[in-house]
Amino acid sequence: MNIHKLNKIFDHRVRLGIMSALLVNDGVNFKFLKEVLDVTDGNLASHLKTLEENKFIKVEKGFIGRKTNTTYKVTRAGEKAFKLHLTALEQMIKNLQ
Amino acid sequence: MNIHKLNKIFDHRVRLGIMSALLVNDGVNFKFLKEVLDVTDGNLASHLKTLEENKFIKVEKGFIGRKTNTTYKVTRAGEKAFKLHLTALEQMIKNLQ
DNA sequence: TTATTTACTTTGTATTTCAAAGTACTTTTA
DNA sequence: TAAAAGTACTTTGAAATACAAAGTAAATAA
Repeated sequence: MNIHKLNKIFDHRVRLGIMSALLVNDGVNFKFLKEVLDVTDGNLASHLKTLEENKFIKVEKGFIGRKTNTTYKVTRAGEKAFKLHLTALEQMIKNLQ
Repeated sequence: MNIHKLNKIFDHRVRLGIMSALLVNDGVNFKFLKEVLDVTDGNLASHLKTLEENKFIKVEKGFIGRKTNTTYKVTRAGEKAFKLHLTALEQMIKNLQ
């Protein structure tokens, strides 16, 4: 069974959502993620941290005018790992039909 | 985003694996699950318990000859919930391609 | 009869998840 | 311009979950 191809980090639906959002949007901010995923600040922050610690996303801190601006982007490794995960999921689903 | 259609219970890959195995096999035992999922006894037991508490699987205890035999089966509710989950996953994946 | 194996269950710790409160600004209002 | 409110996170600690090791009870083998 290809459960072993699934990545533990992407088990959680919030992290799945973050990765999806980053793959299609290429540079996303905290507020956007918070709204789209409908999670609390602390919860979102901790999932982002997990993804960052695993080098699946990178955090870019800068300014827009004089306001701090943080954007989250997917890394190469993150994209690769996530796509492998999705492929494994797809296979699992396919085998059920 | 359809993360909200994902079921928290099916987040974990071991439970995803259990449900998949039950959907295609219709009546499965502890040993089989343990081997196919490659988990420890205690770990498997606790995931089975979670699924049972949520009424997604049912446990049938009986005998084969004089040996106890336990089989795990998916319930109607479990099948329904799992299929909804898979549909949501499929949608997510589709939207990324 | 004793030892071993099988099929789980129990137990306790480690890890993860989560929301509330905190911080360090910036912006608005009086 | 001083105080109040808002924004964008971070920190903290408790609650929930995951996990492996040890335990148990029955069957089978030696």
